[in-house]
Amino acid sequence: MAALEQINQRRAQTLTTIVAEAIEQMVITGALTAGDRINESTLAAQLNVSRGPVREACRSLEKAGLLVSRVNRGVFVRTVSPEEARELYEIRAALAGLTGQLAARRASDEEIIAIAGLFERMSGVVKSGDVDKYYSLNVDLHAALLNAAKNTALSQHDNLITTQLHQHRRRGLARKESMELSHEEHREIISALEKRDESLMEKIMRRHVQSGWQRLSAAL
Amino acid sequence: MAALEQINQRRAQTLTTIVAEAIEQMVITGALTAGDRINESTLAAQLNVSRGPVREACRSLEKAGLLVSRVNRGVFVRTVSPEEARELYEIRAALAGLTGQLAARRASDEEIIAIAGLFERMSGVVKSGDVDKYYSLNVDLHAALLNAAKNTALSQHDNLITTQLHQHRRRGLARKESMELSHEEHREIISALEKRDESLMEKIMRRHVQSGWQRLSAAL
DNA sequence: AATTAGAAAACTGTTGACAGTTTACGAAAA
DNA sequence: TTTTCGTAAACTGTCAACAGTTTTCTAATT
Repeated sequence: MAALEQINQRRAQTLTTIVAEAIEQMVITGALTAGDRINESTLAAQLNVSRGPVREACRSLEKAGLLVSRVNRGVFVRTVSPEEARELYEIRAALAGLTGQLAARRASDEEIIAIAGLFERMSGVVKSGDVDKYYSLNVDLHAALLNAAKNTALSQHDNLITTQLHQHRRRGLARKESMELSHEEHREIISALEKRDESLMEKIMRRHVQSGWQRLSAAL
Repeated sequence: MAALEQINQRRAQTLTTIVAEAIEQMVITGALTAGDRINESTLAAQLNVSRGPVREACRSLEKAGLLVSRVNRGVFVRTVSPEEARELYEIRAALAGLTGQLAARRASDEEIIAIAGLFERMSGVVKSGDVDKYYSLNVDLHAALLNAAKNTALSQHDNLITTQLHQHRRRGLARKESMELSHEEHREIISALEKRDESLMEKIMRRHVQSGWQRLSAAL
């Protein structure tokens, strides 16, 4: 476990943040799945720390929406119901709209070129049908758009929601045709971005997330 | 301090949550202001608890964006710069737009009537010029709209951002003319809500927050 | 065989103490 | 008087132990 090594060579970080990152990784990679309980003592022993930092990390991840705690019963990996996922997607769509609007307004020319380049790379990946690679580049593309939007708080909130939705994310692109549909939507996004059409960007980005939800919820 | 009494008669809550609420109240009421450091030992002694729960509460409020912690230096009440406030208002505007859209779609007829009634009460308060009362009803109105939108996660996120903006909130309505402007915008909102015009609601709600920011940032 | 009751084990909530770092203070030097 | 340096105090980060609750297991009862 990589976390174990960090513990001895720290100075700027604190055990709490290291433990929090370790738990978050376990949740995202699936080592811990929805409903699982986190045993404080066991986890503390695994990470070679005491329960204090583990508890602090859990409080942090609880607020982040990754864990839920029941008094005297422990903390559990949060289960996001389809209903909650829909709610989160509604928010994500609104935030994506804002991201698009702001990106169209504030992206530097260089950023737009870089984003367009990213899109071109994805075109190749779509042809090859490499879904995993596409997924990874898709993450990069959205991160690039968020950076171009120049709103740190927006990035943070988007990241928060995305993390909460981790259980439901990848499946949406699992089928090849979904990937192709997604890619066509990206084409429109790039086009609107190059035109710096704020209201179009907003509309398209929002619709992009909504159709992502369609693709996903169909598979629920 | 009310927190002290709760501590002995608890069972469903945990010390951590009680302490967190106590700190949050101190921040909101201004007992703690931006930049202040939280002394763990002192606060723990005041609340008659040990440092453990205090630290856990701080981790929680840190993730909530109310506190920031610097390693080996303690946790401080977060300072929200004008720049950050603008970012947060951009997000809040987008979320308000979503709130309006969803409220127009999902509010029950009874909810719409109740919200319209709230607006009527506010009309009276505006005439009387009671800014504090208006502020309080304004909070109620926004809460009612959020409830009508039927999206729990949205309510939570809006609440998160609103709390982060607490330092900058009240001032926006401080002047009487601001209150009157705000009230006229509310009139449009109610009208759009009664027509269940989703896209109009979205636009107006967004603009409402934006002009709230205008009123506020003018005073910065 | 199924159910219930009771005791033991496991675990969470909380506390107090220790270690290392930062801050505050005061004396010595410029 | 101001600055620098070193020491003491204060405080954060971490840990280990205790108390009370929940869960599990066993055994008795139906």
